[in-house]
Amino acid sequence: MGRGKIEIKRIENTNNRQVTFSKRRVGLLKKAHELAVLTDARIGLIVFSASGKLYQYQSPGSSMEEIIDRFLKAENIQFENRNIHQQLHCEITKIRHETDRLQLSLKQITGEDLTGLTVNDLNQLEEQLEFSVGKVRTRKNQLLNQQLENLHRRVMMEQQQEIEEQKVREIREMGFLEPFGQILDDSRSLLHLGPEIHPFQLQPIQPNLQEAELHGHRLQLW
Amino acid sequence: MGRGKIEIKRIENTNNRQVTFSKRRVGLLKKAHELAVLTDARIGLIVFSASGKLYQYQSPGSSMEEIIDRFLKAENIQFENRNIHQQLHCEITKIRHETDRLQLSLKQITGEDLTGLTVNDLNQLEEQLEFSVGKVRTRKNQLLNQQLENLHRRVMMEQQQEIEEQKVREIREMGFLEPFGQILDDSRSLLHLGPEIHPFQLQPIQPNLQEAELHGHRLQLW
DNA sequence: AACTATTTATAAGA
DNA sequence: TTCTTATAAATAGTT
Repeated sequence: MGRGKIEIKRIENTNNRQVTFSKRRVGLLKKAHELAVLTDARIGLIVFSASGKLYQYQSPGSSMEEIIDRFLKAENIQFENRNIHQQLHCEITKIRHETDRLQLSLKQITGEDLTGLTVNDLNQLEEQLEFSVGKVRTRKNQLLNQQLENLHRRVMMEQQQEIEEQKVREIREMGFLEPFGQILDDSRSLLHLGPEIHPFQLQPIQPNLQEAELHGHRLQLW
Repeated sequence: MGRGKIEIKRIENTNNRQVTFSKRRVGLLKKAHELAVLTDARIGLIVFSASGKLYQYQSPGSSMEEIIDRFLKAENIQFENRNIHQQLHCEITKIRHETDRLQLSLKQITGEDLTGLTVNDLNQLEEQLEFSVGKVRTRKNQLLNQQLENLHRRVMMEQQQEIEEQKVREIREMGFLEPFGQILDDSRSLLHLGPEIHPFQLQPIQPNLQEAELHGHRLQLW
């Protein structure tokens, strides 16, 4: 519809393309409006020019968000999003409860908060604590024994090393001139644990353990 | 453009309106497509008929979701939603870490998992446990004393009651005929705690405390 | 759903 | 960008 017929394919001439965009864009928005008014249709029209500029039309009495929402609902996409939101909220509630539970348990086992416990509960808790102390002592002894063993092994190895170095010296004195053997790495402390023990790293103390509130429900620990 | 000019306002005749919707809807989608192809525009067009049926067009190589997303971004709306999502994720991560931390602390304090603790740590833990036992014992004694006190008070009150009932009987015998006084509520056990102690309710044991995995980081408790 | 008189949109030019 | 205008396209009313 113009002085000549044109093929519907990308207009290569940049200027023509921009002019056509401007003209037809107006036409398209007008047509959208006419359709909306004449037939009570709900229309949302989004146009991005090649250069990224945004133009839009929405039928009277609608907002673009409303139309998009309705579209997404109709396409069953929004549901997914809503579900994800709900799932996240549910997850948070669950973990928060778990955290609260753990916090109360900790406060009970450290004796920081013993309200709500009966004499019977307290007896059980006492037993649990004595059991724990036992385990801790056992572990401590185990570690100390290991360290002692390591120390022994270390001393033995050093004596062995001595012997070997002595041999090397003897061999060198017998006529070999190249230096031999390596300087022992003694940067490791004698008290270091054996390789089967993971190195211990002190973590910063967490102040929020004390700050955290209790949410009124308590749980059994032992 | 037709046999006669029409005013752009709602077509009252239902049939005409529906026919016009069908015709113009096709025209609108065609125009949208032509604009998209001719000028490289990104177009999303959503049309709901008055009866609720959905029609849509999106420029070639685009999805409606993509166009909507771009639109929302341009309008700064999507950001809010994204932020909410991110916040929720962040929140979950935070609480999950807290939970993991608490779980490890509990495993350490119960002696269930003492790996990674040095002899020094174990000594501190032992001290903490002994301190806790002390607190538990103190609390237990406190409760037992209270119960004893309650028992005493109860017995005293009953004696008092006896005395008063005796007085009433004496007064009745002096000529008053109406029944007086109330039957004592003895449904409460003598060993019940005083009102300042909250009644203890046993919670179901939480099996997931044992199931829960450790995520490899540990924190100081005491 | 097809036809067609008429209106409307717009391509090219200024 | 805007106006002009010849011509293509859309469509209202009709069949």
